[in-house]
Amino acid sequence: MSCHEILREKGHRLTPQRMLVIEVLHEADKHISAEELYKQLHSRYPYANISTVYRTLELLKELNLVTEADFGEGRVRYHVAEKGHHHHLVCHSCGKVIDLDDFTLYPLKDALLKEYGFDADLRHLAISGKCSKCRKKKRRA
Amino acid sequence: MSCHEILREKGHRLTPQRMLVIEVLHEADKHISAEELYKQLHSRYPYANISTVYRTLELLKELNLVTEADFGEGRVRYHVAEKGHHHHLVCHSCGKVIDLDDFTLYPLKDALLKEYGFDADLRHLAISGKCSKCRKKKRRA
DNA sequence: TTAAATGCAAACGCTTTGCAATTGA
DNA sequence: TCAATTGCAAAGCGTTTGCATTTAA
Repeated sequence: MSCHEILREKGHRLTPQRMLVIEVLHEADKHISAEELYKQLHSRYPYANISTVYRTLELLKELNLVTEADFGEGRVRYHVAEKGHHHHLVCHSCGKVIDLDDFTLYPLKDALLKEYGFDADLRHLAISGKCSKCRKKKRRA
Repeated sequence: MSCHEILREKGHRLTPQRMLVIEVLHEADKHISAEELYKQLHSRYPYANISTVYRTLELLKELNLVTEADFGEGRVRYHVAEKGHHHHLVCHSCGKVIDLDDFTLYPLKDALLKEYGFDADLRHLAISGKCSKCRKKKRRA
């Protein structure tokens, strides 16, 4: 079922603004911040309004159509839920974001459940550190 | 070597304000936000100033005397580096914060290095999810 | 004595809000 | 038609900044 259908099904209106927010979200190759989304929206629809962007993102989040990711930038990034790619390695030297597959995290998820009874939600996980390139750079210096 | 000694050694002045920030940080049993710290400071030293708190925290961070932790609250929390307890499980239901020992994270750190060449800095790691109590609550409901 | 640090007020960036005007169903 | 949604402007929050004043060394 498409975002549009889900929106209507839950009794929400399918406004042009909402359709555009959804469109930009789907086009975004990477995680996008509210303000970045707003800028893109504004370029094709100059009447676009930042409040509406935030309100739409909030709604899509409630409907589990988008998920948030926190890369420690002091702002949150969004992407459409169905796209996957939920884990990230963020290099604190060059800012590079590496996608991390589920597989690597299974053992941790298991361990947390067994040892702490904690059901970890790893969908938004971002781990900071240093990427291989920057590690080499530092060694040389 | 104490915070005070390190500060002086690196050529920084040991002002009463800095001493108080360090004192509050040491007394804080849990991770404390800049504003919480400011409030406590203000109660014993009414001339305390929030800019000075931020500047002092920034300095202590540079000197590796305090570390930051991001619990996804939209603000950062601080604690003295020597105290340890760097990993956290944050329950998104009840807000409980569980300390997590290094041990559980070793396999992950290894895997990231081997598979991605990524040197993960797990000192600030906070994993959100659901604690055992809240898991039980939900099952009953 | 003097560079470093403080206090203040103002600005910052991101996000949320109240409210009147508009609009999808 | 009319509740839901928008646009606007203003305020919110946590944080940072410029600058004159004060102070540790």
